[in-house]
Amino acid sequence: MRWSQNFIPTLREDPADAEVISHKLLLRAGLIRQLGSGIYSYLPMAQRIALKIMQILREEMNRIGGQEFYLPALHPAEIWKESGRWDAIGADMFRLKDRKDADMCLGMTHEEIFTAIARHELRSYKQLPQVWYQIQVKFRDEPRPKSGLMRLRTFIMKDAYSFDVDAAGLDRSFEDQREAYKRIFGRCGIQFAIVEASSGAMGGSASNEFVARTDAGEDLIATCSACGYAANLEKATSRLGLIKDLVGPDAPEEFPTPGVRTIEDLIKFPGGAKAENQIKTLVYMVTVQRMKMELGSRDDHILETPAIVLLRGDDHLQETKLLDALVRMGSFAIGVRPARAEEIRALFGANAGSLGAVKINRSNELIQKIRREIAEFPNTSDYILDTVDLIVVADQTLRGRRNMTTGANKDDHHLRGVDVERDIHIDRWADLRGVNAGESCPRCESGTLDVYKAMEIGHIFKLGTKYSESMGATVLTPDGKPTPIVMGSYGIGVERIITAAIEQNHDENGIIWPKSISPFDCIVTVTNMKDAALRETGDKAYKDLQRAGLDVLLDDRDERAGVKFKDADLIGIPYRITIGKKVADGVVELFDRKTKTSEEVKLSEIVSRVQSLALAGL
RNA sequence: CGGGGCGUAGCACAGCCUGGUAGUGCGCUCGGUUUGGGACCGAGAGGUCGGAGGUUCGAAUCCUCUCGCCCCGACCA
Repeated sequence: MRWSQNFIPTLREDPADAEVISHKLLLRAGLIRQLGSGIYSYLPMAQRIALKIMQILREEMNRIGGQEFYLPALHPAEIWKESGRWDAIGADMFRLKDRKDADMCLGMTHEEIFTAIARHELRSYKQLPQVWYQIQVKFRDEPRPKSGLMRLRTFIMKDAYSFDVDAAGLDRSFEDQREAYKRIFGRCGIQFAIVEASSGAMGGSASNEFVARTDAGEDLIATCSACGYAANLEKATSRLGLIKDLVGPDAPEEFPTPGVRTIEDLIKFPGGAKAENQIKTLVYMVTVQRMKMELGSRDDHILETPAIVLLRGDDHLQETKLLDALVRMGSFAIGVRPARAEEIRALFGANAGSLGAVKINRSNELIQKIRREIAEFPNTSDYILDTVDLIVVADQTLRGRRNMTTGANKDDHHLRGVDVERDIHIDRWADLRGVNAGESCPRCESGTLDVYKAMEIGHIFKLGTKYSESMGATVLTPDGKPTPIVMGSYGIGVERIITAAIEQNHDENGIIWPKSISPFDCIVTVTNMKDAALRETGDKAYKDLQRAGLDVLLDDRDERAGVKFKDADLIGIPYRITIGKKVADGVVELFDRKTKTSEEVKLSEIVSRVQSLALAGL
């Protein structure tokens, strides 16, 4: 490619809207331009990069037996209604109507569509396993698109789906994908980690998240340097020392605590308690989706129901863990939010600073009172009357604790001497607390946890039979019985790879592309186009390198050398061949973008030299 | 959804408070000098001041509405 005839609109200054480094460099290097919030046009250089990444994705998917499809991005609503996700997903899905006023949507993922093919065409266990994938655009109406290509509303994803006859088969397919992902990110030059992650409210028995460490990331990862344990904070646990409580009274004692509103207040209050001896009582509203699945009829309800969450005073709630715990209870929970002050008031008759879970009894008149009071709320769903159920979920660090202090459900009063298991009816014990950096590793004896920021670049799920059951995708087993296909789902965001590659490979001068995904293998920079000898030498080097099978960019613009060097650094091509004064001696300069070192190479040897460098791994 | 900020030339910004002929730098065009790390001199082109309505003799500037974008938080199966 000749730069003079190509569109590489580099910018000298940082665009005002860009905050993170990859966003700035994507714009400055002439890779992308914004069309709308979370919507970007990919210019020719970016397209070259994307194509290289997609080629790696294809090679590695094909290597594990994957077959490439191309499915529609436009979906009729019916298929999403079948799986229940039309209602479950909400505002994240782009929805539209066709001319006949039928509901449609733009696909945000393709479990339903692939499953629809599987259920029609896969009949026998003999046809399994199957590994199907595509590289295709996805649409998600993100609440907050941000950071250039990091969080988009339309983006390219490689999504793969595995279909197995049983869990053991899924385990093998999952492992294949895991290995493929390791090769893919490795080949793309990304430093990544595999972490335990929440499977989310949509179910699935296991999932691994692939993350790239970068301060621009939105995920927090806890990791142990001693044993390699790594987990998303949504899932991470730690090993805590046991606390020996003193023997308390036979029953809780109420005492006045005027003005005490927070854990901190109660620590300082005379006769109060240390944070680790307090019970923190939080009230959450849980969004529940109820699906009655009867033959020939479906009845979906979305409703909200309150839950009480108990933690140690010095811990904080990890909301995803709460949601996961509620899902494990079989509650069909799809979301949680903190209760509003007026909701808390109505439920407890006390304000947030004075709450406690002692003697919450579902069958007494308190529930009647709650029901009456909730019914008076404006904007409260009618459904709530049928489902008021003050579920109490407690963090397992509270197990066996006694002589604790907590709110008395009366403003300005607390209870001391509370024995958690004796005095509180707890519906569910769960791991709910968020871990903190510096706590002990849950896996090994010696390590402590470090917490760093990272961005999600891939996610693999064991879906199980969620979609095959709801959509009726079954095969016959050897003994002739229908069994739901056991599925897995595996995604990689192409733009996320681009973003992570830049975040991890740049310096003050610009991008430093990993060789494998660089838009060009090398750039030939002619320092002065007015010098015929340099011009001709550059042209010959360009053609020779091309003939050797390399992707070459020839900077033949009528610009000063300094401008060309700056631009070459900015767009991040791994090797620069500078055609300058020493051409008279048959010598050119070979500059390594990453190490910033240069060597003089004889013109006659430049092709073989660049070839060996460009092909030598990362 | 809550909070904050910003829309003026291709890009980055000033002008707005205190209404009176729309500016600066970079980029772009032309001429000249330069030519290895974002050159210099000279001459130019380029703007419905996001949109609509209002106040006023007069609005980029004041008021109302609206659209869009960015950031923080919430949220993100």
